[in-house]
Amino acid sequence: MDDSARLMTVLRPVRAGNAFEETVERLLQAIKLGVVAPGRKLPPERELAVQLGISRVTLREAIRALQDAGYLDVRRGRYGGAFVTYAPPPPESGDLRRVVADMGTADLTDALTFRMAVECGAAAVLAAATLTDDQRSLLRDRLAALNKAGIGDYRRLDTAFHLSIAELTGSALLATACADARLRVSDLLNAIPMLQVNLDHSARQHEAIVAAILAGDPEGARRAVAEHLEGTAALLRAFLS
Amino acid sequence: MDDSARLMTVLRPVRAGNAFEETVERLLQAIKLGVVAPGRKLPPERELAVQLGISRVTLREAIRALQDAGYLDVRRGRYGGAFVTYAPPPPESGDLRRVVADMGTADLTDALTFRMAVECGAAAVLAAATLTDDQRSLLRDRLAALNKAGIGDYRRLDTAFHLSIAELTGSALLATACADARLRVSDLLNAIPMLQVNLDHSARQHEAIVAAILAGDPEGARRAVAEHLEGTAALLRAFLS
DNA sequence: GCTAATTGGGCTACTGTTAGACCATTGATG
DNA sequence: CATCAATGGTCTAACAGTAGCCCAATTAGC
Repeated sequence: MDDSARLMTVLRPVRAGNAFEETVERLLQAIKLGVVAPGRKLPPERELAVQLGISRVTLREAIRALQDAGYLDVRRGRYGGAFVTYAPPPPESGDLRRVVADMGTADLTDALTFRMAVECGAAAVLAAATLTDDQRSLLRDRLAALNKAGIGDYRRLDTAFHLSIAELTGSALLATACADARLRVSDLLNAIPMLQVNLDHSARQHEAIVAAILAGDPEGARRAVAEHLEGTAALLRAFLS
Repeated sequence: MDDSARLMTVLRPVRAGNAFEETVERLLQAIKLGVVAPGRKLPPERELAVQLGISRVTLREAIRALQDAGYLDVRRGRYGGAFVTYAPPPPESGDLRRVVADMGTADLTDALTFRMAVECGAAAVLAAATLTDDQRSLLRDRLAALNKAGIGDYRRLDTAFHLSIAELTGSALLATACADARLRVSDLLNAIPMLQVNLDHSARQHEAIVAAILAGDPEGARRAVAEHLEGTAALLRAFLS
């Protein structure tokens, strides 16, 4: 952790891969986080290429790859587009141990630590801010939607709830960081069976998080998020043996 | 803050600019954060190009641009290299109001919010972790070095202290996020005059942060960091009128 | 001084990426 | 059932970035 460590932090690779690879990752993020829900379609290629700051050719290569991998169904003609066919794999079917092993110990602890820090920070910041009535309702609405979620929608709405906290701070950088953190653990979360006991427990923790934020209690919000995430982290860390 | 906002977060540009521009930014980060101190040199081009994952040609263009801009002095031959000539502008000389205006209101609040969240999160995570003796000493050493700093070294050692907290968590992602957050406000910090009163105040806050972390008190660590950063944030926000 | 190692400087052929134009398909609507 | 707007599919010329090689300059140490 001396100066050479800091050099490695700052002088890390400028680009994670070529434009094609990075585009695939980005689209996969939109799909896996449920930002574009199953059955919905991506924006038209021309628009999307502009948004992503890449050429249409490169975007199409990425879409083609995701189509071949079974995430998208591309249809031509008016009212056509790239439709999301991906639905999160049925929980419990994926072997959690395998997913953890695929990821690597170092990457996993890194991702869990990162997520803990940014989500705790976001909740504390939001709790310290003065919220409008609209912001308060949105938070409550997201929580209510999550509590009413069926098993097929749970992960997507859980993601939406967590990301809402960061988004409500108004910081695009923070929202991006939380979305990135969530993505890094999404495969793991999908591999965890959803038992009713755990869902109830999570629901109570979600309530506590919202209550602390609405009460303007940064310490309480941080603690509630930390406890919520620690449950998942402890479960996953158990597979690192 | 509806779903379309989330779409914009996830489907943001894949690349911030071309390889040349991103490389210039990265090198500037290493220089402005003092990761490579004034008078020291960057790694040899061949090494650096590999670390940054770019070709030597592109790297050389970036170095050339920084040389023309007066940040680097490039010397050939054995024991040559790209030497950092940049020293932070004398505080008070830069017009804080101008720097704030250059940045834009939205970007400034975004950066301040982001920094608040990630640094609070990092401190809380570190306080919740079990630290080795080496980690504890490193933190104390960084604090001591900062307290002994002369006026020319203060900013650099202050950066080193703050980044150490994130680095000690062991999360490369978190360290990167904090370095990024710090960079986004570094021009602003450099434009703030360093009054002895403020330095003393900061010193006490730094002590409080370290004390809370070493005591294993996440709530206290978060609160101490929040109070520390709020001072700067409030000062800067005053220029947003 | 010479030498040799290290470092920046520069060239060329190759690949990745882009911009922009044009073609092909689809399906709601008159 | 013909139209046409919206959308994916394809091509080409130009540009950006890379890999690998060799040249030029500098200086510690013999």
